[in-house]
Amino acid sequence: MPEGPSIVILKELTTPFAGQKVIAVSGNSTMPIDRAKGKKIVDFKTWGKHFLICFKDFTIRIHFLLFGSYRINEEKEGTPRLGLRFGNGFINFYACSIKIIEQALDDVYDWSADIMSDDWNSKAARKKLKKTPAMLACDALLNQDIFSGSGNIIKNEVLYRIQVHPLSKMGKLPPKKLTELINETRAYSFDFLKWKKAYVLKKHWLVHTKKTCPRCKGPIQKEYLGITRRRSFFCPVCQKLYE
DNA sequence: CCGGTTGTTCAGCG
DNA sequence: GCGCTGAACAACCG
Repeated sequence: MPEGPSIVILKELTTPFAGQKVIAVSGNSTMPIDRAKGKKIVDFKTWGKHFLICFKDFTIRIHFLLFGSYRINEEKEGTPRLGLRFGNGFINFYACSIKIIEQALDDVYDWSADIMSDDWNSKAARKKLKKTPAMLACDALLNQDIFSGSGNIIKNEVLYRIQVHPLSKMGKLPPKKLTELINETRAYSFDFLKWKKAYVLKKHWLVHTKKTCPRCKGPIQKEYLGITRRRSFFCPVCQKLYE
């Protein structure tokens, strides 16, 4: 569920509710979600893995973390963290993190960091990466301030596509490779979106959870790398280490 | 049934 | 105050 492209799909599915008034609020969230009752949804937005339900004076921020889920016009076993009912349907969010944002969203979010956004700015990403030369590739691709919306699958697939070892340092990547890293992250994210919509995402994985390198036919290595200690799948032969 | 995970935050340490 | 580590949370799949 949680990577950026999946949140874009959610936003598309909620369009019938944009502009609708919230008739009823339910859920076991400890946040003051009742504030939404009787209010009109001005817009739905996304920033990376954040799903934003915008009202005139505040925003409900949903983050699905690892296990979150949602259902639209469909019941599911268990109590939702948040449920919103409209004149034309309802939506339930389960096992997610909910926060209320009081500030203007432009003051909270750097839209240019969102890999799925029209405002995505590759030059801004490059600038951030240049500032952190010691950062490892596997950490950079999970850094939400630089690649908001990128997750573990995107990380592994992008590094394989550009043939860069996850332990490579940002400061050691040749300029062309740095460009590839940035551009492929965005490009793969849109492939992810397309494949996820068609229910064929897994079929297109080249290294994530794989045992054999599709290129050299050698074994794929699985290690927990970087600050994040997340699963990295990579080919030690095809993916070059820049250090 | 157990082990593992498309994620993040926070407490506790040196 | 920092960087680092591990725990906690949670639901579902194989």
